[in-house]
Amino acid sequence: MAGRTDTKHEILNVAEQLWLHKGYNGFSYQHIAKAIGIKSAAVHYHYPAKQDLGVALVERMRRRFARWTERTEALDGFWPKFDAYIAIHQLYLDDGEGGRVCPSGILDAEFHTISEDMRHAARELTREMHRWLTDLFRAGRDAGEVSFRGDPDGIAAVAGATVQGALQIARAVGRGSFHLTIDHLKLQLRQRECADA
Amino acid sequence: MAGRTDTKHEILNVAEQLWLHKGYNGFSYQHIAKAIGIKSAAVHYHYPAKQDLGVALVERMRRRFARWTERTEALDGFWPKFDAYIAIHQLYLDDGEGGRVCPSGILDAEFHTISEDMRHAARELTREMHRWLTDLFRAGRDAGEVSFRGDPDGIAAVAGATVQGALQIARAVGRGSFHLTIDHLKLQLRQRECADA
DNA sequence: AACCTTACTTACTAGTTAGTAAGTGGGCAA
DNA sequence: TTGCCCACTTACTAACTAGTAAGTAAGGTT
Repeated sequence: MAGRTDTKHEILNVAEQLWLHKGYNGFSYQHIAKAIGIKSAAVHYHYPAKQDLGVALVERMRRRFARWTERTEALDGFWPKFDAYIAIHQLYLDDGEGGRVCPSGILDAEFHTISEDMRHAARELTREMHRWLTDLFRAGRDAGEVSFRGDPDGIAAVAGATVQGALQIARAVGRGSFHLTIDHLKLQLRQRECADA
Repeated sequence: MAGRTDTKHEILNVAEQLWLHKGYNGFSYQHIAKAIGIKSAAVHYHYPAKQDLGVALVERMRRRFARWTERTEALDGFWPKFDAYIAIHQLYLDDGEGGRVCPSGILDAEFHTISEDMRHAARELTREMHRWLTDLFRAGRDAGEVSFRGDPDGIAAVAGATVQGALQIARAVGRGSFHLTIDHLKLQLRQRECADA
């Protein structure tokens, strides 16, 4: 029966679905195997231990984000780039029944049940996203496209946390809440000539 | 051996610790039993099924939040109340090694693995917190203590999501990130007479 | 003194978990 | 054609999961 070429890739895809849907402790090798139509030992063949799979999952997310940042360099200005950042999260929201959650959200929630390897990758992913947002806000302010108080570093932390939190809360109370949150976040960041109140 | 009076209460306390630390799928009745020094069947005596325990956990959170809102009515003005809201989350952050996460965060992340009873309670908790924040922002704006664009409803969603997200992210990258985020959130909300840029 | 309830323990089930060891069949290289 | 490696399967283990049933000891009630 040897030789489906893409089993390893397929395992990663199914595992990612299950992971973002149910959490790391919410799925097993049997779930993956059944979904693909192989035996769970075959999953162990490609990823001997579950933490190997976990690390592979997070590392793929990092590579994906890195490629995404390269592609978005083509976009011009703060707002198109910021909207693109929102859009990748919206994809999670719209997926499947009930929606998935962003990888960082799941990783942080279950942080104490994952291996040190996974934690390290999770930390790096979080830092990379934060760095990207920080650079975006700095450039946006320099170009006069966005308005905020304090450091780019700090407002990037606010924006990142808001998007992550909004995505999770939307799971409980519905996706309308995500849009309400994002709209109001953007509203606060809009350039203001002279103030309200 | 009959008759420790507070076993049920003790189970709830230990379960809450484990829950916020490891997630709902990250602990078992055996973990609870071992921590207290009883047998896992004794846990089943008080909470027949795990979802009964789960619902009890969330309902207690709701009662706790309701009592908290009553107590904070005594505080005068937007900022003391808002700071009190931050403070309850800070408590989670400072707890134990690595910190816990707020209940909403865990519930949302594992939303698809919990029973409908738990989901209902989770939804209600989320709505209650959002309602409280909405009222706070409305009153704060009417009193001229806080400045934001859009609806109180929307800015409440932003603040709630930011705090929840920041708490989780702090798990991965350290608690300094929480303070940075909260400081900058507050900075945006501060009253402004005339604008920047 | 008899009995009932409460709060457990002991002992168990059936199913699932991650993980391993040994075997199997197809395809490719020498 | 022989032999080897890859990608699996079959068959298994040990530990753990939620959950149940039956027994037991203490304390209160009648």
